[in-house]
Amino acid sequence: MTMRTRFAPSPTGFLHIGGARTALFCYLHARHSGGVWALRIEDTDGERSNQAAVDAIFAGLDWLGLTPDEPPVWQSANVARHLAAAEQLLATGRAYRCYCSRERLDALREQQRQAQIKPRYDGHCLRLTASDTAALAADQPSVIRFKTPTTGEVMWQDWIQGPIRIQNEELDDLVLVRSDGTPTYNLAVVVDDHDMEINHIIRGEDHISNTPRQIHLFQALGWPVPEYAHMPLLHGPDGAKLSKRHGAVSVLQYRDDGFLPEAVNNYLVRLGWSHGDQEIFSLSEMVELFDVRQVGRSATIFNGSKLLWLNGHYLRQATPQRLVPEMLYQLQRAGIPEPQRDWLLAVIPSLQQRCKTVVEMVEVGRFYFVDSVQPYHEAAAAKHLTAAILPALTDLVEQLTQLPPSAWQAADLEQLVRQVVAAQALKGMGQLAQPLRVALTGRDTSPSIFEIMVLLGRERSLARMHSCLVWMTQIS
RNA sequence: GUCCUGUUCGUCUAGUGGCCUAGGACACUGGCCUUUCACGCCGGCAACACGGGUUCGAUUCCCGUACAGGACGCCA
Repeated sequence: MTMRTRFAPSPTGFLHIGGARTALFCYLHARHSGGVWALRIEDTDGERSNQAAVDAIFAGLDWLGLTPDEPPVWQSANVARHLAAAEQLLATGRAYRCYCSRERLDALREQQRQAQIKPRYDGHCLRLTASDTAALAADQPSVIRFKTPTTGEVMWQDWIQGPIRIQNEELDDLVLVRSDGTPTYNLAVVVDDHDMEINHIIRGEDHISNTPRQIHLFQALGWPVPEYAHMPLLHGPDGAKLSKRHGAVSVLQYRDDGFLPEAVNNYLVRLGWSHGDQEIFSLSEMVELFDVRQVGRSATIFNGSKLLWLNGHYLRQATPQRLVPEMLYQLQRAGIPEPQRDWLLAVIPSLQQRCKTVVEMVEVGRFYFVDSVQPYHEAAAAKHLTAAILPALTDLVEQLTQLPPSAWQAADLEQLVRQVVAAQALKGMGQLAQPLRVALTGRDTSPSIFEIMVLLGRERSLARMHSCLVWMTQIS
């Protein structure tokens, strides 16, 4: 039997980093075992579900490179099936109609809370006689409740958590169909998972308490019970569960912040899973090595600094071609006119090795894409473009101007700068290199100035130097 | 409150009774390299929640305590 698993988000907002991790683990588990990874959109909450959220989820998964093997299933399309299952349970005596009012249920819960016992339905309507029911049915709205066994226990071997056993007396008679005739979550999930032939369910630990109820439903409907793996939750810096209203941001925010999906996936897979001391995993390596049974049981705190380090790593080892679309995206966001592809390709190597995000690449490399680097970064200009260095800088520019165009190579340029440093009896290379850097880039941090001069070419480099000398003369 | 789960350096983790004076990574930090930034290299800091068992021997097994998280809806 082929292994089939699914990722089942509810489209009530963007795909956040916790959801992405669940999706990744499902994906890896399926791929690793040669199984199928399906996607189901749990859009049965008409109030909160919306198309924008569905699009955001697709976009998020797509960006991460996690493509489901089958077209997505919309839970809302299966309502008739869900209701048929409820009818079946009613017919087999595994469910019953309940006429309790919300007021009664609220009062009951309040009472139980005060008595410090677990709030649960008291089975009031289970004890109704046929004539009671007939009388009520005439004008009272009703829900369908599952008749949960009152004794015994339900147990499953969780692939991550190990054996979990829950006493049936801890459970209550959950509502399967609301008074408006719509199915509830637990019913819909069970029916859909069965219909989709899902046999491995990987989901967050917050679903553990649903599992015994769902197992009961599978059994009552005469269906095979799937295997379960409940993943520890992702927590924010404060130690509380990460959620949309609590610290979590959309995975697409990471794209906007200049992260690469390979870095995000790599970061996420190491949250709860490891393979010895290995830190770097390509997606295919993850597929090969991932074993859901090795996932740890303790919750983990999301901490961005390692993600940043990983992103720097992936940036450094990416081919320039790989980074072209990323750069174009960020340049556009930064409001910088789109450069020629060849120019971009030429310039990327000098940026990728020293930056941690694509956003930073654009910031650092801004001088490559603009006509003028003035006004200069204020502190950098104040520190390096001093009256004291003006003679040396002027001398350097003159000599560079006289340099034959064929000698406009990194090694030759460096040699010439060193000569001027010596001739002018400067304290060190930095005395001259830093002012030159500001002239070329407008800032005092940048890629190698010789690399820059070669890339910009003789004309543009000299033009920037000349306008710098003019600027310095004006302010002194 | 009840039930479920967890607890190794600040963070992510290795560790399945002796290999542990507890390993790696990030972060932080000292140094080297260097024209800047970054990379790279060398070094440092820093943890088995607590208390009982079991055992010749516990980070590893059992129990309890504390703390943390999750779940307790006609939400998903």
